[in-house]
Amino acid sequence: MRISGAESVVMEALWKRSPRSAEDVAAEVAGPQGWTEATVKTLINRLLKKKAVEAARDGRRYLYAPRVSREAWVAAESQGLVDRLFDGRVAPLVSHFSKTKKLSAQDVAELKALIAELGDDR
Amino acid sequence: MRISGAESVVMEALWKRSPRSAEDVAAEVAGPQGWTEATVKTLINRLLKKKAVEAARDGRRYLYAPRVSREAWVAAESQGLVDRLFDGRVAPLVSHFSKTKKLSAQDVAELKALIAELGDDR
DNA sequence: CAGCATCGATTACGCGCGTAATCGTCAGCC
DNA sequence: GGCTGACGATTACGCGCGTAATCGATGCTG
Repeated sequence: MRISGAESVVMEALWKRSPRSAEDVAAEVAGPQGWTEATVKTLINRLLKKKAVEAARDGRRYLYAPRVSREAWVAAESQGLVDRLFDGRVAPLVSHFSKTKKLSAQDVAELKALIAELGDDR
Repeated sequence: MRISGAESVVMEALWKRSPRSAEDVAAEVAGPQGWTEATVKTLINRLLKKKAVEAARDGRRYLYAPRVSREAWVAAESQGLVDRLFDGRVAPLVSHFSKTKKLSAQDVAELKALIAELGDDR
C-alpha cells in the first residue's frame, strides 16, 4: 500500500522518534502543516489500516511506531522515480542535476568520495 | 498544475513525437496500458485544461503537442523527490542507490566520468 | 456512582485521478 | 441534401486523499 504525501509527514515524525502517542505526533507536525489534531489522528488511522504503523496500548492510550522502515520507503520512492523518469538508470539523474546547477559544493565532494569507494570495492 | 501518473504516459508519447493526433497517441499508448481510446482522449483533454499540451486544428481533427518541456517536468519531479526524501541534497540519493546495490556497472562508469568533469570545470 | 474529560473510531465531504461511455457536431458520400 | 461515420466534448463513477467534526468508550474525580 502506498504512503501518501500527508501520511508521509506523519511517518517522518514516527521515524524520528517512536513509539509515540498521537498527541505527541500532532504536537510536532500539526502546527507546521496547519493541521488540527483531528487530521493527524485520521492520518495515523489510515497508516494503521495500511499496516505502515503499529499501535501498542499504553494504559489509556496507544503508542505508535513505524512498521515500514524509512530505508525501505525511500528505496521504493527513489526507484520509482528513477524508473519513471530516467529509464531505471541513476547516472542520468545525477547528470540532470549537474546540468541544472543543482549540485552544491558539498554534493560534489561527497560524490567524489562515493565514486572513489565504488571504484575500490567492486 | 501537476501532471498525474496516467497523464504522464500521454506526455511521454507527445515528447517522443509531436504534433500528433489523438488517434496516433492512442495507437501508441492504449494497448500497453490496457486503456481504450476514450481514456486517452480524456487524458489529453485534462492535459489541455492544465495547459500542459496545446492543440492545433488540422482540418477535421486536432494535432497535439506538449507545452511543457520534458526537461522542465523531469527537473520539477526530481527536485521534489530529492527535497522530500533527501533534504534537498543529491549525494545522499546516490549513496542510497550505491548501498542498495542498484548501480549498474554502466552507472558507475558514467558517474565517474561525470564527477571527473565536475572536478574540472568548477 | 455519576459526570466529565480524553482518546481512538467513525463518518463526512469536496477534489483529483483512473477509467470509460455517451453526446453533439461536422464532413464526406450517395 | 440527408445519413453515416469520425472526432472532440461532456458526463459518469468509484476510489484515495486532504481535511476535519462528531461519536462512542473509558478512566479519573468528586
